[in-house]
Amino acid sequence: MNYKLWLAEQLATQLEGVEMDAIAELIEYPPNPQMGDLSLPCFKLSKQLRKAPQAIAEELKSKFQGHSAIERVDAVSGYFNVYLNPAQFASDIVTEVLTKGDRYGSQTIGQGRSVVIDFSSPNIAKTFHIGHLRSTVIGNALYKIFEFLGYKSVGVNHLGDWGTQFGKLIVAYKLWGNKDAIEAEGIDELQRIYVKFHDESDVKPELEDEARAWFVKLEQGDAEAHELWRWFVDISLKEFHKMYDLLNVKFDSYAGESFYNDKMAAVLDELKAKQMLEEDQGALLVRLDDYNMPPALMVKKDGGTLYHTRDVTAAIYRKNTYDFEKAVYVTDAGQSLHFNQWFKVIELMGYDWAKQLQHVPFGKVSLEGAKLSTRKGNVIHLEELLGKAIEKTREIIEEKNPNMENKDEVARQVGVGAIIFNDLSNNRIKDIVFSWEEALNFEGETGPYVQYTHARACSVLRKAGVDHAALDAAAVKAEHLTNPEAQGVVRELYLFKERVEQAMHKLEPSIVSRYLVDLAQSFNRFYHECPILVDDEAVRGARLALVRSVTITLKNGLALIGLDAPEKI
RNA sequence: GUUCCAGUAGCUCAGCUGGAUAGAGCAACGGCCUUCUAAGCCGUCGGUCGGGGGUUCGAAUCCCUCCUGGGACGCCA
Repeated sequence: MNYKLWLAEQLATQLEGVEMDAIAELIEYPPNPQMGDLSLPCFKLSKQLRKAPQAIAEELKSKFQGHSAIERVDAVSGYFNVYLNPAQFASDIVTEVLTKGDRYGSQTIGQGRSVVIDFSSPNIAKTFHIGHLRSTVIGNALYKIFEFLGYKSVGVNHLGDWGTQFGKLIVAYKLWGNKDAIEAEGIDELQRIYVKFHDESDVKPELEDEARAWFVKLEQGDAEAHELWRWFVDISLKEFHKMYDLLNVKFDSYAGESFYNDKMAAVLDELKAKQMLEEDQGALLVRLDDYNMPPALMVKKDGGTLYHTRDVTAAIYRKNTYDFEKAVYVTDAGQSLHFNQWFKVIELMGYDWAKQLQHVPFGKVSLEGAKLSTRKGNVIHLEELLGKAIEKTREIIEEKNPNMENKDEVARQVGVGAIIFNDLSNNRIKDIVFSWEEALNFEGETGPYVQYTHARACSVLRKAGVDHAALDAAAVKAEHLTNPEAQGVVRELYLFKERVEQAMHKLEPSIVSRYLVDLAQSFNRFYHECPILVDDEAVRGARLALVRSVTITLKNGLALIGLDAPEKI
């Protein structure tokens, strides 16, 4: 049950001329339980009703006629505070969680509509490093959150699979490449010869011309060039898939930059027809002076297209293909101007869905202050990071739980979980200074902490031999869940739905991550304070139902941010 | 130069569509495993919410201004 709406409904009958929705907007959760479970600050109503806030609160209190769901109400310095009947509150929430199970927290607000999420989008022939991780995990979390709320999510991996770098790569391969080495070493070897190309071309500038020539051949469909390109792409994808498998991330489309090669001409014609293009120093651009932005270059003076062209083309294609209600682009904040520019171009083309496009920026990752740079070797490969995290987890398991079955799988789930959670625990706009120590810390507000809490709760259920019959929600004696610790858990369980919705609106997965820590903390307090496997059957049953509700909610929440919830750790 | 973003405890951050005494985690120190997983729990210490104005019954939150740090700014993406 949605208590805010419910309470607003009750109060609307008492407040002349105030809409229920307006009241619902005002209702908040007091900062601590002594002030109640729900509260209506009466300050804003004061003007409209021409009454002092405290007088309004007092009036609401005196008019209150009693309700089984409410224990008592109070009027304190302008606030109308509501104390829910703790047993009924607990019963209501636990029943809902147990009944809905893995659908608890889900909604149908997106029913019949789709959202396109453009995320991860690594460059072919370049290592997948921790810089790419953020887009991948944020995008993946948004994908799952939208889906949980009823939308059809479409995950698009807009691969960086086209551009002049392929001309360079072909030249480098022809000069110094070795097929077997590349098959064996993959991207590392491709990158090695690519870097060598740059070093050599500093002394032999003619290499650049050769590279340009090869790229032209590639664009014109030359068989040899195309075959090599395809091979580079396949080699790269193989490695990306290894990372995606570890992270458990999936895409609905891998249509990258090359996919739009034959679709841009039509868009350029459209821009011309709409008289939006202006020639300047041989290039074609769209002026955006009126919108306080530099112009958007659409065609280079050599006739080549640019990323504006590609993004505009891709957006139109996606609108036609997926009929999205919203299309989000998860990239670093440094690209904000670029997105604002081409969003405006779409708008100027007359497409009213321009407002459905949204950039989801995130802060940059640096390494102890230094910017990540592939060429300087100043990167941390994701493979290495995940490997270390898994290895460390494995050691901890070996030490604490040596007899556990499937240690390898659990080590992966927890190790990878630590890395993902670490990336999702702060607001995405924050810059991150990577630190091994923090990334591999498993205590406090971390993924392993949440997963540990889940496993611990599962362990209790296992010991209790809980089956579904024993957790018949209707049989739960909720009067045994009225102590502060249990109520603390109930309150958190209740908040789940609201937090997920908020995470969607703000496109901010960290809201879910932080929620999970809050829920885990409240559970651990309860766990420490209240023995669960006691002799009194009613108490035991009620507490077990609460524990089960926690495992369900933790698991659902972890799934939303891309983490598994092992039952044993 | 133009423009965007950030500045909250020693460190990392919540809180920002204005609301009740500004919250966590890490670090430090002190407690708690003969009982359900100590990757845990409890406590202590720690804050001019970058500075200054303003709006308001009320400002970490909104507006202005300044300071500091970072990013972006036509032929890479």
